[in-house]
Amino acid sequence: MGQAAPNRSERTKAAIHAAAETLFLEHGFDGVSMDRISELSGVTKQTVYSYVGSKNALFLDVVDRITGGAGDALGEVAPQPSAGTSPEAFLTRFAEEQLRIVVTPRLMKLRRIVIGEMTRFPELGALLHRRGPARSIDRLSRALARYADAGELRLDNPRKAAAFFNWLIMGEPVNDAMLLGDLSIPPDEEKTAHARECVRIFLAAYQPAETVRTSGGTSVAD
Amino acid sequence: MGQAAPNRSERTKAAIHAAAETLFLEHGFDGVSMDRISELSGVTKQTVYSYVGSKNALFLDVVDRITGGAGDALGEVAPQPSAGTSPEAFLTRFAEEQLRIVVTPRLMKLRRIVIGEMTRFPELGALLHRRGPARSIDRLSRALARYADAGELRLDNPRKAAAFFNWLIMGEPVNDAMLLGDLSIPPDEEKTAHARECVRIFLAAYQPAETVRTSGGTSVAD
DNA sequence: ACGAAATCATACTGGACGGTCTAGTATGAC
DNA sequence: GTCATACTAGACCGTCCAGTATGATTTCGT
Repeated sequence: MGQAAPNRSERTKAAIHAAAETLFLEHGFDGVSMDRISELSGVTKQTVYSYVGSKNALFLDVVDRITGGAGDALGEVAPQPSAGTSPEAFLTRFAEEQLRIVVTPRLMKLRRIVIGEMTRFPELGALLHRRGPARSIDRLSRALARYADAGELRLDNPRKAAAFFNWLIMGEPVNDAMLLGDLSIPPDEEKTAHARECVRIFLAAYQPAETVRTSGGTSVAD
Repeated sequence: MGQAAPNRSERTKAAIHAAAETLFLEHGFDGVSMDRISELSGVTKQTVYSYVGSKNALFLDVVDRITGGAGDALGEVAPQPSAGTSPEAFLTRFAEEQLRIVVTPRLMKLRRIVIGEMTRFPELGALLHRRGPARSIDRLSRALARYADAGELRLDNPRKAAAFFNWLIMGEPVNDAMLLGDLSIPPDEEKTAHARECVRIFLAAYQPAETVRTSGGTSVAD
């Protein structure tokens, strides 16, 4: 935890990286010149080049760090479906955390840029996929399998069910954010309501017959 | 229908536009120079400029035409939920057409580029959204409302239900295509199977209690 | 066949950008 | 004090690109 006093090199490197992240996220790869990065980081272009080999390498590094960080954040709060947790509670928590951590301006900007640079850096798309949706669906899939084994859910293909649930949750907010901009990102209450409705749908399709539909039934007013 | 013999101007214009479309879709906005467009269209740069005001305008025009065309294609085959069509049949048809028409290399490339250029051309994102998902969800929403009135579906918010169904269908294939490239686009059989499974889930959540789950129940082998 | 419109061929302008180079300055350790 | 490391300041090179200019040439309707 306690940061050992960062020496000059580390501070400089951090400044360069912070500037690069800010600018790349805001203006994309082509929209940023190395001169602007050097300017914003308060360091000469020469110094920038002494730390990063090239603009490409710097960009790759920025994307790598952000995706890594976000993946870890999701992993840390990953809810475990302990014996006492009902599928409904688990799925709701999962959905809420997914929305809260992933559907943010920062990650939506990153996603836009990675998608836009698919021709130049195809591996970045794969990276973001692996550390993003694939990782989440994987975790969810394992949880669903356990519930299925315990007879609390009825499904024959956990991976597929997990993918359905994931996109039921993320489909609309993520794709709206992609095309309409960060302002379309829903506020927290809406995210919560959305999560709950998704759980209702999913359980209706995958809950054993005896365990009836969740209470309320008709919810979501407007 | 019958094309009147296109005169020279029209042929040139079409050639320019075709070249621009090909190149923009393949390499993005920054990845294409006006020289390459002139070269591929077999026409001088000067002639190109006599038809299009600027690179920006040409790009906007290309995106406009493609989104317009795709929207129309979807409109033409729009299945009408006539009195005799069951919700299941209607939804299945809707899902299959949506997947067949939208999840194609051409439109996925376009989507990638539009998303990548969101900072430069924000209005294009809105355009693609309006002529894409918004239009589909709108149509679907009206159909769902009719089924609800007829008592064949149980839902209080057709728009929301339509959005859920739409992203249940499109979420995974579209977002995989965005990050993994066109090779991740599933072949037709898989699209069909996916569509059927989505309908099953949706109906489980929105069909009135007496109308039981669709036959089969456990499907989707692998 | 003729004349206007369309197109060609090619060179050019002005500017941005990635990346390198040079010459010199600040800082801290031994 | 000297030596290494980190950095500054800014010129500079080669390339690429949007867009313009000009004058010759072709096409095509009449």
